Amino acid sequence: MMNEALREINRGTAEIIDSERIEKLLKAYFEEGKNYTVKAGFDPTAPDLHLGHTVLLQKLAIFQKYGGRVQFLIGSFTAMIGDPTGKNATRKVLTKEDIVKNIESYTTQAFKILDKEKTDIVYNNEWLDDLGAAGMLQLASNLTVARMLERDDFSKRYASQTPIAVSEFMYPLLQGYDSVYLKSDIEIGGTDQKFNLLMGRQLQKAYEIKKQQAVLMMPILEGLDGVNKMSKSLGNYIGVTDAPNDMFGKVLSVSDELMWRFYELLSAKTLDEIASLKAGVEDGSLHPKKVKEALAIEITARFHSDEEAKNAKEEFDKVHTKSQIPTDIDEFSCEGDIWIAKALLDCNIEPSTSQARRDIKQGGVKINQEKVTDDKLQLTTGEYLLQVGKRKFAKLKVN
RNA sequence: GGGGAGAUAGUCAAGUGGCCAACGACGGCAGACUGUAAAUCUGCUCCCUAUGGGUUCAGAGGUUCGACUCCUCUUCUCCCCA
Repeated sequence: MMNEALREINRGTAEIIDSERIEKLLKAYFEEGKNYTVKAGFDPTAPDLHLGHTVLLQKLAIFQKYGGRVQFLIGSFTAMIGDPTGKNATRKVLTKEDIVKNIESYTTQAFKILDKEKTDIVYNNEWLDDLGAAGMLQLASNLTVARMLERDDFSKRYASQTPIAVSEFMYPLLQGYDSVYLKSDIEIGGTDQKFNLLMGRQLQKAYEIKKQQAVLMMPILEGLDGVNKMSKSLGNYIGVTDAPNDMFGKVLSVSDELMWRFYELLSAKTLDEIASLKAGVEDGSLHPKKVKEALAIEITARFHSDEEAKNAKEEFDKVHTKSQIPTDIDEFSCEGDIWIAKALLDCNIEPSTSQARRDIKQGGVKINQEKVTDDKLQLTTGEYLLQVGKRKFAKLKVN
């Protein structure tokens, strides 16, 4: 039992600091039923979670299974500073109103994975608001500038002569102080958070909490491009609230290589099962596309339903494999004759008439399945099915 | 507080008086090809009913027939010294 728990906890992790501590906590749970706390911080800078976040959430759910109480920390205070992590530019600072708005949708999404009964949602402005200038300075005395500059993203920005705001230096300290206040036993985060996570340990020691949190780091999930980390600002993400069709299609669009990362970090399949899938693909007995479809269905079903996942797969086959027309197409209408390029712009499937004309010249535009060759074409009264490229569709009714 | 360097399209980055809507790279879009939206190859990539017109190179002025390129001021950033 204990070993199984450890195996699940270790799965997919990038690094664990102080794993003895985790073993002790688990032992205490199995032998004496003692619970422990697992902290994870979330920045409510965007209202939507994506699969990159769920890697952490799934790990938290594992801890909940084995006696952990999750401290779901909303960085309500720190969001107003802007976490420098992974950024080569100073992040935009959020207002209080923005944050409050984001939190609700954020937590409801998180509870698709987490057990609500074993989760405490905490907001760090509750204690950081009261810290005051004196407390802040005391906190800051725990860290030297030299150490701060050792941090990879800071040193890179410094070297490339991009600005660093002093307030950004405070971020790791505040995040670490959260661990002091919450007396967390374990904190989990992405590998990019290493510095911040370790700060929690250092500060717990400095403030004599008598225990230092163990740190568990998960790898950063790559985005759809397979290179950069999944993030909303890069637009390479799969959102938890994405429609089933989108979600399915996005998973299927990842490269064969990246698929295995997704399997390891997102699938509920055991590592043994994944290994046998991989072997199957390598010896040619399994088609990689089938394996990827299975993953896409699993993930889609998790955030929607089995039914919707199945429909998404059928829809995808219909549109892409058989190049048929999708079921749901946005409909537009207009009064009087309209120029084709303008029509495409109005239907939101082209960004400008210039781009529309370019695509027409290249043969990328179809009306009712027929390629358009004349970029001066006028659409007269009637209904049209407009298509740009392979996957942008719109219906237009000209009155 | 003093001295120096810099700000160019989604990003990086050329261009130092006319040949500039601005090289190149990445990204993005389209086409071919495929198992998909992967890989590869090709084309395109400020806006505009367009063999033409309009607005751009941090911002505001100025010099000039003509400025992204020269001058002045402003804003922002980086470096060195205090």
